Amino acid sequence: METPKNPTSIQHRIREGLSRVAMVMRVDDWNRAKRAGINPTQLSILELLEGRGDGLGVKEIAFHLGVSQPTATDSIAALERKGCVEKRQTETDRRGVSVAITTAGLTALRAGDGEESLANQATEALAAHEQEDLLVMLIKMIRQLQVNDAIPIQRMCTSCRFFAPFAHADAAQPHHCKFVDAAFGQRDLRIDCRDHETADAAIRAATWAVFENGRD
Amino acid sequence: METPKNPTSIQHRIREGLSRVAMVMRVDDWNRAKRAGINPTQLSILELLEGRGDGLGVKEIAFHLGVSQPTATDSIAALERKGCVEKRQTETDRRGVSVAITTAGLTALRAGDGEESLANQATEALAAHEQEDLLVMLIKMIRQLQVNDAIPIQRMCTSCRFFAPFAHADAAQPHHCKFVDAAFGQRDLRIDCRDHETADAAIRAATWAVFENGRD
DNA sequence: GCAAATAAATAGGAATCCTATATATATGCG
DNA sequence: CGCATATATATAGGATTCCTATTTATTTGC
Repeated sequence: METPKNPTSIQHRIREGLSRVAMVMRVDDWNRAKRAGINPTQLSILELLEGRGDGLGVKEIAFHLGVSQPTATDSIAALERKGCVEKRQTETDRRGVSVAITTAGLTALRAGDGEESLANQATEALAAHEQEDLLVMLIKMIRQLQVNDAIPIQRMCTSCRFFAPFAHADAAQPHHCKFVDAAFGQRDLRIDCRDHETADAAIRAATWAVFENGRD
Repeated sequence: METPKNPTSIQHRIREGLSRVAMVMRVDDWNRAKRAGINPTQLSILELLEGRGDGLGVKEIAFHLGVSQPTATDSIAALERKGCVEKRQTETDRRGVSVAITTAGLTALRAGDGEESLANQATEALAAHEQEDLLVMLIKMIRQLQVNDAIPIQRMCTSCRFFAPFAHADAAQPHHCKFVDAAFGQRDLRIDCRDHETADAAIRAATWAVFENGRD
């Protein structure tokens, strides 16, 4: 039941809360970017490209960032001027380019981190089990957005062909990663694993069904 | 235990997840703003001013938005040109101004909503009890940021003088709002209540202690 | 009464970000 | 084959955001 005045849905209030957290993350991004000598948007691109040696197309980058394609072109050009990325012509399609991070780009990215971020301060207000729950909820939310085609497939365990959810009886480390051939726990689930390899749609659906139902 | 390769902290991965969600919220904001005939930053300002009849100063607005004061001046001027806000001179301090939303501003704000947002789609991937947990976690995170002076006090129940946490035995509606004199549940906690009145620091601390420990 | 602090505006400039359009290449189909 | 359509990216043009540094007006403190 709602209090009589000012009624809102819980979805609305969650959105308000997320938006406050997003705001401090933007401040974090400015600080990190400043240390790296670039801008927040450019930093996002470098983060996206890190660990993707083969590079990404301009359109893909735009979709990942949630901006228009010309905006992505802009920022890629700015990064190129600074020597942080390089564009290669695609072999198969001569219209396309493949944007990849350079050594200089990786150095800039490294220069960015360090210093306690505000987002970390916020997360530290949560108990360990809450952090774990939050991570799992975020994975569920992100997966929903993927299913709805609102965002591209991320490099999360749940869409990876190496992921075997709840493969072990051990409650602390129920999952198995076939890439490293090791058991791991809920709190170790990856959002952006560079060893990720997207599984086929059918496999993804099956994996998700097991993951979602959990261990019971 | 981490998988051997690519080790990261759970804080880091939560940040990655939040940043993905923040990205789709930015897309939502563009869509809403476009419907309202303004820009995302301007929309944030209107949302901030809604329900604050007395208005806010330029510096306060900048702090709430996490931008510099001249940037806030810029966007306020843009809103003023469109007739969405008006500046009044402060009575007590003739240096200061008080920015308040106008009827036209409220109309624009209303024009913005409608349409299912991507953020809502994401939230709907969660079960009702998960949504409630998420809301409470966000409150804890935001409160931590306030305590650290990273963001201003929000209009959350937990800092409100009308809020009496866990005042009732009823597990479904343990809290009490002295403003409307009614019981309400965890899932009804407000992030941005327009009836909020900030309690004294000592009261806030006591209220928080009760809220945080929960019903046990 | 005057120095220091504060609120907001201004100056100057880079970068983001949009829509609309142009260019080059690929693909599909009769 | 040849042409229409689709796709990948770049360009054009323009509004706005966003920064740092500085200026202006006012208040506060000693």
